[in-house]
Amino acid sequence: MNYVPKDIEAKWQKFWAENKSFEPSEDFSKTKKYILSMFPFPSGRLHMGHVRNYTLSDTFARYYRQQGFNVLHPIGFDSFGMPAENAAIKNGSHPKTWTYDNIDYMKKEFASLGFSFSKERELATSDELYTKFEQGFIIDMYEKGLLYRKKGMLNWCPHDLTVLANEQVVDGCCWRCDTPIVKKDMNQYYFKITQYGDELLDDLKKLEGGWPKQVLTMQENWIGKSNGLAFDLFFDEESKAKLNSTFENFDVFTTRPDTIYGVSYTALAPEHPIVSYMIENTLLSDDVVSQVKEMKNSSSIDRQKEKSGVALGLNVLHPLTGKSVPVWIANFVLMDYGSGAVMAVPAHDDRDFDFAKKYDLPIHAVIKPLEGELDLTKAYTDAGIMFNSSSFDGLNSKEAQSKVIDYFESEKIGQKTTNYKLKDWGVSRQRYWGAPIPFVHCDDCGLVMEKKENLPIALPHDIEITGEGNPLEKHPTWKHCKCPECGKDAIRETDTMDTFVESSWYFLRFCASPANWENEAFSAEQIKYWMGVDHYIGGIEHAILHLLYARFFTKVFRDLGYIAFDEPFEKLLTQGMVLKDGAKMSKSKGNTVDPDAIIEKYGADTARLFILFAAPPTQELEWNDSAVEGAFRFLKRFSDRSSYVNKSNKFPVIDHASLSKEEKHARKKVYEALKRAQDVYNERYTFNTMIAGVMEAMNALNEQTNRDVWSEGYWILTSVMEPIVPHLCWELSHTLFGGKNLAPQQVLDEVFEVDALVLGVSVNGKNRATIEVGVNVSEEEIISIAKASVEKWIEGKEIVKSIVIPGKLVNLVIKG
RNA sequence: GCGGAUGUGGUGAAAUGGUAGACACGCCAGACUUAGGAUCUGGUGCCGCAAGGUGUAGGAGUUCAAGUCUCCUCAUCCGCACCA
Repeated sequence: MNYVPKDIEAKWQKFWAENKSFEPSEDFSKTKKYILSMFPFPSGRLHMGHVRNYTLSDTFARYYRQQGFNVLHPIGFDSFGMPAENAAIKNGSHPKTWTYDNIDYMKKEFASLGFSFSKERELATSDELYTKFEQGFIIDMYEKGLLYRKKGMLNWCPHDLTVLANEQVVDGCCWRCDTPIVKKDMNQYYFKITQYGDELLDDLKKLEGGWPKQVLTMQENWIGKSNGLAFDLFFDEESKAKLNSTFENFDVFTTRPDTIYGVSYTALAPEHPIVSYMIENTLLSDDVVSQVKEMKNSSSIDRQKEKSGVALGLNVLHPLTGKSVPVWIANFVLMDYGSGAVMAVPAHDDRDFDFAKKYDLPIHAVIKPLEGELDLTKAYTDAGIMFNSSSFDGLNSKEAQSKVIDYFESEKIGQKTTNYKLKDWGVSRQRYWGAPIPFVHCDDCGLVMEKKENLPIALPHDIEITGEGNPLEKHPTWKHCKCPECGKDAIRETDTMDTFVESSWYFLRFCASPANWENEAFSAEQIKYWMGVDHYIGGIEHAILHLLYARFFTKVFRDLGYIAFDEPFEKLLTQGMVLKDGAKMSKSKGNTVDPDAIIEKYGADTARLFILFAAPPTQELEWNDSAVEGAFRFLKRFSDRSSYVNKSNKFPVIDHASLSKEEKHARKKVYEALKRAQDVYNERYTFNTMIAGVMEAMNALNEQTNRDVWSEGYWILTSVMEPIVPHLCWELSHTLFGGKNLAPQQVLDEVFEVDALVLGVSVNGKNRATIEVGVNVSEEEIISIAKASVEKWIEGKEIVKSIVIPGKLVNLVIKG
């Protein structure tokens, strides 16, 4: 058969489209698999990373379909977001037009790659229907107290002119445009993700085994739970007077209560309310004020370069000794962690030590190593024996931590406290191309929810996008509305939601039956059947952002009563990047390979085969043009050799005993490939080795000429390869076997029965010879044959031990 | 600094404690040509004419047997990072 991928691929793509071959069944009595790949942003064209992602999920989906499962393999587009607006600014297109044109193009690309997505469940998150349901959920969350509005210091990107979540600030810069972010005081909406901090952390345990360890660790670190002691430090009388008695004390948090007797100063963040008060009431010298301002204004990167600070001229009393402790401002104290104030123990904390050295503050050591002397030239941060610590002297510092906390609690001067690095998720954005936040500002009623029957609050089409300010804010009429409560004139919220809100629940939406698509987001019954996602496949770059938010939404939806499980994604496969010349493919580096060009030249099957063959999915994949050629040549050969196959709709019956050695070997290789495939889908996901197995089987088939063996080989191999190279395999399978072989295949044990075994013979673990022995040969005989084969190495030596590993090798242990 | 991972031919990689380098790319040699995107045959870790030696970042250990398990060192990549 002459292999012309273009013809074959067009033929089967048409067939699949016309026959709706990939729609999941609504029969919930069947066993299901939900295979999901992270949906794309419609940037315009697919890149190789997409091709890898969707080839992986498609391979899973096709495999499980072949195995008789009811498979949901949906696709959508994460279609709100800044690039649409940036394109509008750049070339005057409307964000909606730009977005949906891109979606149309990318859908064609998906089809040309033969991806078996459900078409009836396709969605774009910018669809008004999606917005409608999302706004409904937002209202539910507000009613539950999980969404709130407050004024706060926010990450502001001066380039994109919008607020960013903490998760979207990378190295102090905007995750999209790399502009250094600045802090801005604004009214914003927040999701109370911190309320779920403990559960998000604890439930990571449920994901062990199913999720990559790396992702679990990253989430754990991001949540950043730490236990310790919180207590108040009280000002002395003089300091109180200085502060006009406005403040009596401030709160500090420590994870090292065992070092409490080593406190020699305390430090406040430059943004601390006490500092602000002192500046406002001119209680600080101009010099100090300018130093504080400098600390506040320097970017987070600059702030990390060198520690700096200034004394406030205030003192607090040590909670246990009553001694006077000076209060400083220090640039390394963060306002948004703990209480924005710390107790400093320079003897046992690196930062406190550096700061104390710089400003010549006292250093009181209170913990010494279990062995050896205390080195006073640096901070001793390990556990040890406490001293100079009153009644705690002599205790192991690690064990004493809870004792110190108990003491503070019994004296009612402090309490055990848990702190998190995780912050509430700021979700409002001052942009046009997002889902409007469904609230109204009323002079009389305050912040009012929109009524659910008025949803969706859709975006206006007639806007002007200039790149400055929020287009919704500037729209002449859109924001003017009536208060849903009192009916008076009111102003609609012009902020839109972070696009990560849409991707936090899209996997639930896919469970909705097309029959009720318009009426409900999803039903409990549908969710119960389809969730959780059996295989979720996507890039590691979403390890924190999307995967944490999606987990959070799942827990919230559970508490709202919509669903009844805790975690959305059972198995997560994070694919490696696609590289060219050792670097990530990117337009700026000019090292991209256009998927369309590869399909045009070799066909989709070759692209899919290469991508799965070149490396295991979790590893980086180096693009290699000649290896792509190699993949193409294999498919060509696979197609050509099908001429040795007898066309039949029945599985060939073969008398194994009558076969030649080569024929038996070929059968064995075919069934090894089948076994390996089953292993790969269930456990290992190493499609590269599975393909290698098929190639080995092909090489073995080629060593013999028995048409029945060829026929059986193709019956099995086209079935095994169908998930990877679907077009060619459907063509072969339907031409040769009437499509009957695209079904579960049985491993025939008879082909693994052999009359002779090839064993390696090693002497002291070193391989020396190979012997062939009959299956029924006794261990003693094997050893004697083995000895004869390695005469040269054992001559004159004493054999102290002989080990026979059945079917594998013989190891002779010699002495002398 | 903390955490996670990785380290095997010229290259991508394989090896579930049991014959290291499967499978493929590349390269070398040959065959066949109706000169094709060819195809087919053989070879290809390193040193050596060979016998043989040697080899999985380096070092130690466990084991009859280690790329694989344990410990240490080094290198690279990724994530977090003044988190009190």
